[in-house]
Amino acid sequence: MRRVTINDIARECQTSKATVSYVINGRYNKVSQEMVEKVEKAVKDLGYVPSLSAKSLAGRESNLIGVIIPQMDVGEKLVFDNPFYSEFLSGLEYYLRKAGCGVVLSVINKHNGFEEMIKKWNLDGAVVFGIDNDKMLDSLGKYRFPVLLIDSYITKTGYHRMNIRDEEACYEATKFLLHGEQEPIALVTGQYEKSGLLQQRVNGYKRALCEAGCEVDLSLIYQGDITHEYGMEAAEKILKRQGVNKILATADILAYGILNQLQNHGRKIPEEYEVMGFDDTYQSRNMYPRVTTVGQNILKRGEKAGELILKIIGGQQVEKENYMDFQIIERDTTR
Amino acid sequence: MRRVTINDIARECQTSKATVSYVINGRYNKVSQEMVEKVEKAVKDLGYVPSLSAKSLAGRESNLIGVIIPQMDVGEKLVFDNPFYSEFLSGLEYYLRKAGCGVVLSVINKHNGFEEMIKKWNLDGAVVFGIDNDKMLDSLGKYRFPVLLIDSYITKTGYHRMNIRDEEACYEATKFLLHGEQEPIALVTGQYEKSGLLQQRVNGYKRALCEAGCEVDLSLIYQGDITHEYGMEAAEKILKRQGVNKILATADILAYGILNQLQNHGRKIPEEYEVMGFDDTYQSRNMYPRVTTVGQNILKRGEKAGELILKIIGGQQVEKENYMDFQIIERDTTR
DNA sequence: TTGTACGCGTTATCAA
DNA sequence: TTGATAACGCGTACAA
Repeated sequence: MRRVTINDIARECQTSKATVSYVINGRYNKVSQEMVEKVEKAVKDLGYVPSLSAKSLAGRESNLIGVIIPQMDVGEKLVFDNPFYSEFLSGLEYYLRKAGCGVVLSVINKHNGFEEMIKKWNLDGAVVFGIDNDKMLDSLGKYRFPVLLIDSYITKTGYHRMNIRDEEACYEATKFLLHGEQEPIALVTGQYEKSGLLQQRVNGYKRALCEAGCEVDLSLIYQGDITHEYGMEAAEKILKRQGVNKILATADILAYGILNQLQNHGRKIPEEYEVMGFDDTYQSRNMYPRVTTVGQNILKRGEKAGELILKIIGGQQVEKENYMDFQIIERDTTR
Repeated sequence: MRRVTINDIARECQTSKATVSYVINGRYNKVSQEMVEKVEKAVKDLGYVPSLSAKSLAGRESNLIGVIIPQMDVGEKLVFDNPFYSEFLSGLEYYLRKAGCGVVLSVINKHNGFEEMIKKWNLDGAVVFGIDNDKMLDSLGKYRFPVLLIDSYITKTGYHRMNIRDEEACYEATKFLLHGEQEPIALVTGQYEKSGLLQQRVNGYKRALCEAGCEVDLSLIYQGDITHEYGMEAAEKILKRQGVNKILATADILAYGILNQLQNHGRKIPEEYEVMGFDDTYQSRNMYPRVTTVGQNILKRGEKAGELILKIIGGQQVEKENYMDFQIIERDTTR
């Protein structure tokens, strides 16, 4: 069965491609009412759907937004294993779908992969996750390519960004966990030298401790992969330390591992150990006990990202820095 | 900064578009060695990346595979909230990316959405989830469009499918949970009249019970949404029944809800209640206790689906029915 | 190896 | 105001 093209519609209606194009794109002022109806009927009858390829080639825009996830580190396979991405994408995809845009997902692990992506798909813009070195971005500068940076602490100015106030969020979380007391809090986190985001969170943790008059014991900061396994590993170590009964993790997935290990050892949550996570991933609501965490409303952030990138592409005035709300979500792993 | 096109390369190398095209597509036998090098250098220097739109328009293929998830029922927003899809997509995307194909994701909620999708993107083929009525597929028949059906129990023949043996898997699961005893097992599941897959699983459950000489008590089958919430709700009801201490869920997410509720009521797992899930979603390994479940190696299934759809598109001989392995994964929620 | 028609829409220009 | 003509965008593939 052959493809139905704009020419078929034009022939059917005994008119020209141009007219059909006008109707399809809602330029009704260029076409008479009866022609509009005629064309629309034909489109429906023949089941005509414009080809995005042709559209993208002809027009200036592709209606395609790239979502770019750089992953030099981890295995390249596990895009969706990180529930943060999954949820964020749900929101983003949903918003963009409503706006008639497609999403092209790409996990990048080489420096020029970014540029390649843009050219290959004629992307109109891109939402880029967690970039902290600006090598990748340099090439984009030349193109004035519309980009929205998510959770990026890049120093270079000029880029649109969407973040939460990580320092403040972790400060609040630490304070919450302190309950006004002066007990030590272990921090379990990823390698933070490499990550601006984690640095911010660690800073917030330290600030809260200082303010409460606690000493900052660096040996209480456990760094490793941001995985369930490392959470378990860190918990194992923390279990050996006397008097450390509060644990803050900079990612929910770490908190799950910690909780798992603690419970393996028969520890009562939250009576013996208090644990707090970060992000409020879907799973935090499904665990037992339900995890107290810092919520950043991931789904909504995804939608907001869609809104922002579309505005940026459209040349509308958009703040360079966009901070989203966070909130402490108290559940069952803290007192 | 203007786009670098094939013409730019041709000009740079003082040759024709055709030659450049040959080099890019590896038809080295059509071009002299030195020209190959010259072109490849120019491609690199100018940063040329072929436009997929043009390629798709010119050639017969788009190198795009559609992933189609029909969702008449649930909210349209939550594509990735179902971890089954997330993991499956991880595997699929990974495989197709290696093969140089893009994935276009689409959540369909109207009958013709499918066809529209194919035309819009010039899809080469599609992987389609859980279709049980064939209305949607009818339109495809005409096109001889390459399709791979996942977890579909459609009666109509002629389509390629990839399933697990759901009846058998649930039979085995039930038998496992029985431990050779004759105790009743509650089954928590989605609405199974609508779903061929769930019907199979329910049948397996019944068969195992019969074989073990247990009576099949229909009031022990709890049907609702496939959500964490419904899992909790069902558990609440089961808690009120004396002598029912084994629960099988036809989806992991249901099992999580059940476990959560059971633990809320202070029940010991697996001493007082045994619970078993289905699918072995990522989360099952992260829970406490870790969930005993029927593993179907979702990631691998995703990769296999990529392999299959590519073969189907390529016109290679592929079995119409492809059954994947499952295995009982014994963890901590059963004795 | 190269020239060139072709695929499918968009849009500027021109005509009625 | 309404509609037609034609150039254009970028690769592919076949004829020369």
